[in-house]
Amino acid sequence: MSCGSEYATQLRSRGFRMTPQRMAILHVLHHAGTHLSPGEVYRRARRELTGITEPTVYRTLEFLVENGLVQPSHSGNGHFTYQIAGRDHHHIICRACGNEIEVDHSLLENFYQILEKASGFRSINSHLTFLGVCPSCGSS
Amino acid sequence: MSCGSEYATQLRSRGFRMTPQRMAILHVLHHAGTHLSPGEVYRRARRELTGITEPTVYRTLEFLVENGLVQPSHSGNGHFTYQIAGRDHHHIICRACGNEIEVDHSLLENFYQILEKASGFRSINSHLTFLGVCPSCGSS
DNA sequence: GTAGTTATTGCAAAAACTTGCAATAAGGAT
DNA sequence: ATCCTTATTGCAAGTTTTTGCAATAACTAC
Repeated sequence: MSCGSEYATQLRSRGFRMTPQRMAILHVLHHAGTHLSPGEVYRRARRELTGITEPTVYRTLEFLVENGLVQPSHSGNGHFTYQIAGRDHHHIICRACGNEIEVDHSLLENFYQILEKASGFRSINSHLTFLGVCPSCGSS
Repeated sequence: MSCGSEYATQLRSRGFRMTPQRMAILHVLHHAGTHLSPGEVYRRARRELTGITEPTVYRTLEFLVENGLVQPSHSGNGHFTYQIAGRDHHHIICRACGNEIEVDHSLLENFYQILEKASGFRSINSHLTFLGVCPSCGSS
């Protein structure tokens, strides 16, 4: 049992259960190294666990997000993609070529504080996706 | 013809056409005062223009976004909503009660500059949706 | 280990969204 | 006013995402 047991403990401590389906999905995301669409998660999870269904994948992803094990982010076209929660980061997608880079959260920390002060909201912690023009596309 | 003709000119100057369908959708968004889901836009636009179809609504919204007449934003659950382009702003949604406020873009301007400098990307201009805990929910 | 509780899944059907293509009609040219 | 070009729409069928509910199985307590 490689990494699953930590996740299991985390869920159980909140009164939830670890199931083969959740294991499979976490395994897929853990080894993907990048964010995946629900459909792609489904296709890969099926290889780990024959018989898993699509509704389960959707529900599980949402569930794992709510419990902080998975990070959602918006892909350029407005759909969610998912990746294992880990180092806190954001994305910038190039409007021209679609290429994408990560931005470490530390860069936003200051700004989040300003935003909290200005808005009165607390614990702001969204994953953000920016659109811009990347260096190679912008050298007109 | 109240406000439609400005939009028409804007589109024509780019080689596009103004159609009853686009008028209806722009009219709906113009008078909504808030952002609407594609489904809601469809339902309201149908009252303006019997016979308009759902695919048209989806395609038109995307088209209007590309041409800067409409602003997309992510609702809390990860779907797109749309509103007429105007004052540049962002949203913060309360994770607890779902309540939502607008944040003027001026507050982010500085941060966008920092982000551009750090990333090498240019013309970053995404509409952002933050999640946090609003003042009334946070007074524990 | 066994039994009980209830979180979780699968199934099936619905709703939301997308795509390709032929038919239509907006706007420019005559 | 009429014709022409081609942007745009509607239709129909596909794919993706959601939902309700009965059946299952994970964990707890014994």
